[in-house]
Amino acid sequence: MPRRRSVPLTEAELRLMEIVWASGPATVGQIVDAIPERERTAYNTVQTMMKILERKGYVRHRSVGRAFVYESIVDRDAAARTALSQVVQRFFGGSPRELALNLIEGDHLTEAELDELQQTIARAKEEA
Amino acid sequence: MPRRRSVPLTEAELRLMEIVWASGPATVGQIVDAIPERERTAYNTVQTMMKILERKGYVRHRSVGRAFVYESIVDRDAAARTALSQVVQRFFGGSPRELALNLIEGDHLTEAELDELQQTIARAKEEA
DNA sequence: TGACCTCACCTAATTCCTTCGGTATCCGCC
DNA sequence: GGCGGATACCGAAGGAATTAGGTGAGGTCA
Repeated sequence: MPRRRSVPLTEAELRLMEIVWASGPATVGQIVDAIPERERTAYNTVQTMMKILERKGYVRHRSVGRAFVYESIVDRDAAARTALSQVVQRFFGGSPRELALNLIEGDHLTEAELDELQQTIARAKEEA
Repeated sequence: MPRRRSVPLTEAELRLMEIVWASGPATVGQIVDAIPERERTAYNTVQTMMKILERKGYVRHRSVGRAFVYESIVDRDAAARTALSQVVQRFFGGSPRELALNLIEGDHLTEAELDELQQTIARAKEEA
């Protein structure tokens, strides 16, 4: 039996999305140019990936002259939310609270950051 | 060129790990029995997956009689941390603080949960 | 002893991911 | 008009993920 198509972004897909998010609508050529030289892959590779990203619903394209201009239709925040809720679902029983507690108790944050969080929480409560 | 072997747990792999985490050391037969009936796969499928999990370093096995008893060598918390830090790395610039802020400001939490977090933070600060 | 069960091993089928090469087309320029 | 560069399209190679069938060894028990 086949495996399901992965909705979340894979590593290589994310690298390209970061470029599109940062630079706005871009042709394949422009995207290739924007890839740091050490990790640059062939034009055709990027072309294929962009086609996959389109199939997955992350970008769309329109023709401008002879080239395709690819444009993000899922913004970075939304992708981050999706990835995060995956982890919450998978490891924290679907409860963002569990994750937040883990984050705070897990020694991931400095005292200054904890202060900042307290202020943020206070603000969030006012808005509620 | 090939893709790298994925260190993180895939969906199907996680389902099996959850069983091993919950039940402790178990044979393939015991693991199969522990899978809820709706999502149960063939014995051989589970066997293959356990072999992969072993190759990935999540479990090890020892022979007991004729059977292999598989045992987790990465506990659930560690796997959660790995998955979470992946997301932090990928989407929150490597900063757990960014994630925490997003979580609080993103309307994911109820007022009661915010209260609870504040108390937890206060406690965390005392311990620091 | 022979039917049957459990188990490990090997192999395969299907799909996806990542990477490109080959090819045809279109454009501008000599 | 022919050449070179940029582009899109087609297809494929090689590995990973997921599912499972076939086979044979070992044990149980009537």
